[in-house]
Amino acid sequence: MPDGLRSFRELCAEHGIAVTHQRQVLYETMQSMYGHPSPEEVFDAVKRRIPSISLATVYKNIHLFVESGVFRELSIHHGTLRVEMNKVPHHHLVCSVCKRISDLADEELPLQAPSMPGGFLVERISVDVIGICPDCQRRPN
Amino acid sequence: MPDGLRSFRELCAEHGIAVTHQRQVLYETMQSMYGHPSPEEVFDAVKRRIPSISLATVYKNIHLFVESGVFRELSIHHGTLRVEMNKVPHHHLVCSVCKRISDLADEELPLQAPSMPGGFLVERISVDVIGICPDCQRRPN
DNA sequence: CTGATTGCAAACGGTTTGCAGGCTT
DNA sequence: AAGCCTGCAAACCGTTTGCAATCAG
Repeated sequence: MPDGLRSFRELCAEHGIAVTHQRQVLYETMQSMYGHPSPEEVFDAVKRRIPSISLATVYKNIHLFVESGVFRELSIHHGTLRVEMNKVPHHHLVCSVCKRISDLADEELPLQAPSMPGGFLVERISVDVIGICPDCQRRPN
Repeated sequence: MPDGLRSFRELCAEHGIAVTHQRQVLYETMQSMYGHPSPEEVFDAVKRRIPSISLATVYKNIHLFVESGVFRELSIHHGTLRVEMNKVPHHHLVCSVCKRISDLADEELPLQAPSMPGGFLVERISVDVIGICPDCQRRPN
C-alpha cells in the first residue's frame, strides 16, 4: 500500500469521513498548491488527475473538509460587499455565527509596523478579531 | 438650505461627484447604520425614505463612493471561498491587485492577546497585510 | 443642452441542490 | 445491503449590465 494512501486513510479515520478516490486527490492537490487557491483553481488542478471530476464534487468536499476539521475557512465576512465608513483607524470584531462586523478602537490592540519580505508593498494592515458576539452567546445554537 | 444638504454638496465637490437625491439619502443612511451592513440591508433601509429606489442604484453608488474615495472597501479577498490548509499559526499577505493570498510567519508580526469589550468571546485573530505583491508592482497598470 | 444617473429587466458568475447510478463500509 | 458519494443539470442569489427615460451642471 502506498504511503500517501496510508496516511490519507488515517486522516479520514481521525475526522470521521469516508475515503474516496476524488477525496484523496483533492486533498493532495490542495496541499500541494501555493497560497489559497479558489475552488475553480483547485478544480482545474484536480482535473489533470481526474478529468471527469465535477465542480460540485470539489465544492462538496471542500465543505466537508472544513466541517470535519481537516481544513479551516478563511475570510469569515466573504459573501457580500462591505464598506468602511469610519475614517478613524480601527480593527474589526467579526462574529463567526451571525457574521456581523463591528469596530474596535485601534488602541485596544497595538500593532507594530512590520518589515515585509520580498518587496511586498504594504498599503494597510487589517486585523479581524474573530469570535462570538454577546448576542449569539446568549441565544445559543 | 438645510445643513445636511450643504455638507453633502461639499463632500461631493471634494470627491468630484454629482449631487443626486438618492445619492444623498444613501450616504446619510449608510452613515447612520451600525457596523458594516450588506448592500441588501442598506437597500432596505434606504427604501424607507425612497420606496422607488432600485438595488442597482444602491450598488452603483456604493461603488462610486468607493472609487471616489468617500468610503473604502473592506474584505479584499471577498468573492470566492478560500480555505486554510496551513496548520501553523500565521498571517496573510493579500495583494489588492491580483487578490492572491500568501502566508506570513507569525513571528514576523508579533501581536498581543487583547482583552475584548462587552463579553465578545475571541476564537482567533486574523491579520491581513494588504498591499501590492512584487509581481503586480513589476507588471504595472 | 450634454452627459451623468435612475429604474427596470435580463444577464452573470460563483455556489448549491436534487437526483439517479455507483462506490465505501 | 444501507448509506454515502459522484456527476450532471437545474436552481439560486448576490451582483452587474444594457437600455430608455429623466435629472444635474
